[in-house]
Amino acid sequence: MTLSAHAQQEIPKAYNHQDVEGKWYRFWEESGYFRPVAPNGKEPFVVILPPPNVTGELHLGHALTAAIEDALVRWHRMRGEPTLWLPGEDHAGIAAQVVVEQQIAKEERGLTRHLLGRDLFLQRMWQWMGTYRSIIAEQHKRLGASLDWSRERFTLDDGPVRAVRTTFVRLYHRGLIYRGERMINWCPRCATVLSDLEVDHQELDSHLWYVRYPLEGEPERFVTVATTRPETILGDTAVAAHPDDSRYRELIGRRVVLPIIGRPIPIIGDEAIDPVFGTGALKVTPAHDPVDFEIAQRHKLPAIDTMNLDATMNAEAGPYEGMDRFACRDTIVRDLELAGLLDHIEPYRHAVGHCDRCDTVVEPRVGLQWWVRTGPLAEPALRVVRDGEIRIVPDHFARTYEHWMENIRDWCISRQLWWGHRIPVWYCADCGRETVPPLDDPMRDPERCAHCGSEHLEQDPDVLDTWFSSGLWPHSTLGWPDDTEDLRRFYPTSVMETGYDILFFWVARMIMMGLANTGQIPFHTVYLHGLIRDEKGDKMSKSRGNVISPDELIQRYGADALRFALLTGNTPGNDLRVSHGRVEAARNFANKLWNATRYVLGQIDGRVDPADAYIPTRPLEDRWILSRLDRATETVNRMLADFQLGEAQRHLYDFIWGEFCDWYIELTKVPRADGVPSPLPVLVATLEQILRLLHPFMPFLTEELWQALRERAGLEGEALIIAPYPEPQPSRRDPEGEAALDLVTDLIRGLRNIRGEFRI
RNA sequence: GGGCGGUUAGCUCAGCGGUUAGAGCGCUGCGUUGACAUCGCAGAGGUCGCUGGUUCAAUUCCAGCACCGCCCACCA
Repeated sequence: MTLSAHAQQEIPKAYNHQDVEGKWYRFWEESGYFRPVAPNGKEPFVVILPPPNVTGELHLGHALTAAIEDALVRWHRMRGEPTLWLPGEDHAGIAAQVVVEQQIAKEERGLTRHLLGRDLFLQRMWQWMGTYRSIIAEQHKRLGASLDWSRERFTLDDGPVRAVRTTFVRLYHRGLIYRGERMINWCPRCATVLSDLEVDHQELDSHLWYVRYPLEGEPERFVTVATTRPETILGDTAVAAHPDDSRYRELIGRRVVLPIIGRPIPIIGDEAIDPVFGTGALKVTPAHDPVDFEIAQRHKLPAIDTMNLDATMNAEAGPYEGMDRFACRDTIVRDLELAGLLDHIEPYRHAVGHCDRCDTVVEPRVGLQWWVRTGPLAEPALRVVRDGEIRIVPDHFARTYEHWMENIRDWCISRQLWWGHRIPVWYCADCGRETVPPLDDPMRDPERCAHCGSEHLEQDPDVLDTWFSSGLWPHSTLGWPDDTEDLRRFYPTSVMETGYDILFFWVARMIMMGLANTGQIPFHTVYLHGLIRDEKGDKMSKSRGNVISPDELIQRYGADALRFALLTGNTPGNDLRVSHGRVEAARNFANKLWNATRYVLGQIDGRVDPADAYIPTRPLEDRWILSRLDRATETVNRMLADFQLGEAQRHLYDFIWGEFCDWYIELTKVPRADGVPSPLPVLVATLEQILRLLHPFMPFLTEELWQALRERAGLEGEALIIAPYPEPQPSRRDPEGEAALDLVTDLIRGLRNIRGEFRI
């Protein structure tokens, strides 16, 4: 008989649970709701689910997160610890806004958010968000995630909004948030600034153009510069060389004439110039290059912005006004050549920044934006990891973390978007200065300018980087800035489990912000899992068309099979290839256990007391399986304590299939002599314990089988989800028995071998 | 330019200072009497990337090298 559709696919019925205070709780179906068990003296085990973006449905990465976290949570819950696994969703600023912008453009050709207006557009965003929020919750329930849905949070809920406002106001008044004009990463397509982390550097084959700048007053003499961006010539305000460079020393202080537009610009000396690169002379474009911007600051050079926000050339570009930056590049190169000012061209490969959201080439430009001063926040965040107060699994990521934290740069947090936390800053129409709400009441919108008293205030139109609110997640979800019972009881949390790809984006920020706001670490352990790939090792993506959805796999093989497959052979920090074959193997294992249970159920004829398994007169095979069971119990607990979920699973798999099914069940079929006790209590005791051991990994199947076994054999307990997790008991260990039976199995295998060879 | 990871059976991956190095899939042969063909039994298949070093003992620890991959990075 094969596994029923029921066990494979359906969500089991709800179960009731009475806690030690006598309160009843329901969980699974209907609400998917499970509250922490009442206090029993044990430390709470707390996991905050990384909130999925409300941009779409869950993918296999989310399923992996759920499988790992649910296994940990169930294990701790069964050990009698009060557990909290808190769900939530992220508004996902730019990612979500882009999706909805595309949506409205599709519905009505050419409709943009600007045509719709801020309020109407945000209404659409909330609509979208509501839809996906419930889809995401539904998918988690289908995966068997035992989350506490009564505590579900969304990053734009009132609580998190208050946490964000409070954090911004406090950091502002501490001088750790400031507005400044600096070099920024601008995405011309998304029309917003990006943080350094959101820029993806890609190596591209390009050219190095060598351009001659005639000396002022000596049109026959040139300074030749090498550039990868000829279109920025229009914004040059100097040419620089190393002050010790003998080729240029005598020219410093003189001027060259900018080709095409004929503007004279100075030749300056600056230590930052590498004499061996190119010609040793650098064109300085302060408005469109980070290095040039710094040089310009040192030499008080003007910055000329030659581009519009959509990366077309502006009026400063003279004849090129209105041209796209890349079209302008081609045109300028041709014009330089015609003017005889193009010395030569070399092929050149270099890294160019791209928007990690839309892959557009990022334009470095000067902009007035809001920043977090990260230095003072990074120092304690570095210390807690170095001191081991926060453990990172696998530990080699601690070094990656430290390296990043040591070289951290200020974090640009303003975004020119509408979907997100609005920046709580008001500008005065009269004096032009900024007003931020007071420390003692961060939620109050200021009515008058803090500097001149004017009532003509306008709030900053921008919103905050999504990761700003994500960085507060472990404490904002528990009620901070209020001093709540949840915060006291569940913070710091136990484990933050997420993908290594967001170590800097998210984990690092949570540690900095958690320490800054609460003075405490946000979690004790960081568990980083790898990325999901397809069977060829490629990243799954819609454009590649190689995406396998969790729903599809659940439908076909069952949620337990998917969960088991995701943890099999997976170790922290390593990527995982997922294929149908992998899930099929897990499904076969589920089926094996289903059938073994069916056999045991068939042997039961009335009440069975599992305690009878441990009477002293047991024959060898009984003592063997009980000893092996205890060994497996010890191993699985040890592996789980060390976050080796895949290994724990593998030991269970080997024990269940290779020892319980292949050997023990078969041995019990051999008729026993008179006076030898029946194997039935051993079968029941072993199976019952197997189900408990496996429950964190395969919750649906084990619960269903356990309920059937309980009913048939008249066992104690109400539901497996709250049954005690097995602990090893040295008294059950029987090394001599194990060794003796190993001899027997070797003998049998030898006989079968001989029989096979002689075809008996 | 820095940093990190990988290299183990045909494929995908576990593992490990100490008996004959494992799993899944694939492969070969046999098998339909009531747990299970989504299965059973038997089996083939690996000089654990290369070169040194530490050790009684190295696939495992250390160093160097070679490929492969990833992350970080303001040489135009």
